[in-house]
Amino acid sequence: MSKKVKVRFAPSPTGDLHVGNIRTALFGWAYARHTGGTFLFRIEDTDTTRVTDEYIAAAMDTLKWLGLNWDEGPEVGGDNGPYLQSQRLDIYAHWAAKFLDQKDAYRCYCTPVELEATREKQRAANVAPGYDGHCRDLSDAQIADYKSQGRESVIRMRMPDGGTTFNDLIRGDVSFDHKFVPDFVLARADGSPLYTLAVAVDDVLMKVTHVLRGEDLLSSTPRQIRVYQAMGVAVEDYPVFAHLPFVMGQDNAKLSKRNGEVSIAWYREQGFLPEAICNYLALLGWSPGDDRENVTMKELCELFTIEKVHASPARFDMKKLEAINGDKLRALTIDEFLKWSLPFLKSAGIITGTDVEIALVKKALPIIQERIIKLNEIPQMLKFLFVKNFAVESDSISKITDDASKEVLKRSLKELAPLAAWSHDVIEGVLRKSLIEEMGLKPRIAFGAVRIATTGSTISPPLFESMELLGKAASLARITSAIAL
RNA sequence: GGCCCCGUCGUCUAGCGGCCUAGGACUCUGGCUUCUCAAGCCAGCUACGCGGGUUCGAAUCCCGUCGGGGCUACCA
Repeated sequence: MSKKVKVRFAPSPTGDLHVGNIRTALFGWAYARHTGGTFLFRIEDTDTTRVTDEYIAAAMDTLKWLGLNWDEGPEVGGDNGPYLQSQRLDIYAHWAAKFLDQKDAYRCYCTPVELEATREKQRAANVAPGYDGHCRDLSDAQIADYKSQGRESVIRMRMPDGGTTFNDLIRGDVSFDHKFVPDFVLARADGSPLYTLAVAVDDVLMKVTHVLRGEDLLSSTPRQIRVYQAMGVAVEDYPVFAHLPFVMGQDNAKLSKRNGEVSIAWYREQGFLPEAICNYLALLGWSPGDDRENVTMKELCELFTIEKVHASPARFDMKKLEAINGDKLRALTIDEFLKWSLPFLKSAGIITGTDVEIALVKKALPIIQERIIKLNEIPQMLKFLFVKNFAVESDSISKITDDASKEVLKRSLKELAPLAAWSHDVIEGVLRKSLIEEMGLKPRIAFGAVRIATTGSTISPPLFESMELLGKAASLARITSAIAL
């Protein structure tokens, strides 16, 4: 029996979580759920200059909103905390010191200027740039000399000769010759750890079994494995790696703020459902292996395996996300749809949230459910029902001021005024008989005029249902004032 | 430059030696339906980067080539 799976998601929140981050989190979460394992969430904030508390809070909020709950990490706790690397500094210092003792690491007194000069020389000579091992085997006298010069020292890991081969779950065996993996820095002069030290130490200490991360970290893997070795971890206890391909932007450049929206917070504001985002992202670089594309979170957990993850990058396609969002929206029950809609109507200032308003919204939602692809379209669609100072859209006014339109509106008013029952089928029956049959008009012409007069726009939910919801008094009042335009 | 990764319709993908004259989805185009807009239905366009092998047979295996990407920090 293999050991229980523990997958970690360990972002470095230097900004809002973006599409790529979330795809990684989603895959890790799904894999943990699929295997009945643990999903661990850790914050990599060793670069204190770029990670802020706000970003950390936002990251947790985003994860929760998407339904990617973690079993171990900030807020929920666990046996291997703390889960913020900034709170684990003594742990990293301990290991760095140990590596120094073991001679796996050494102090490097080179200055940034010297290092850059070396790199410059290497570039000029067309050889692989990287640390040249200058301080690898300093004598006591040399060290004393550097110290007397007041030089500070970083801690560098010694990369032994040979190479590293590891099995990536997505890419198969990947090998690196250590000739191209220079000695790397574990800790800065002030003792603070770098990513490579912290990530490896934490993954081991937190008993992580699977590391799913972006392929930009692929070539840093030999360095992490080197840390495992120095820690004395048995090979069979190394975490297994799976490097996910990138999510690219529409123009095949790496996804960035410049070309397409990357922040998940933006999608939330636009009115994408978390389930749609997850469904779409799941299809980017993974497929269930058959033709199904509509998967629920539950199905994703059941179906997700790393073997089905692609090695090649995928382009982000907003149109497809929108299509999926529309499908998910249409699959909602009215009560669910209502719950998602209300915040958008309120923040747009269309309603304040009274019971009367909510009841009307609930009645109106069925007629717009199949007409929208994002929740942020709802305010515009239902505005006509709630607006206090109703006015026909300026673009549409000219379409109902001609004589023919006036005739349509006058006739409509005359036919509708006496109506005792105000329901969409009664309204439709009366208008069809008078405008279409008796006046001989084309439906789109006749109903178009009434539509503009009552909803204020050439585009609206179905006309007769809209008029029913609007009510008789308001409908007739709007037609009356339209005739006067 | 070096090292590493990747390469099926415009996009996401199915495909793991014969079921492929390459399937599905999104997009796009045309049509049907129709009170607008949608939704729905039908039809259509478009792909195995290229060149060599291996094999009776290759999108599937091998080599090369070209193209794309990542890394090459006291960032992650």
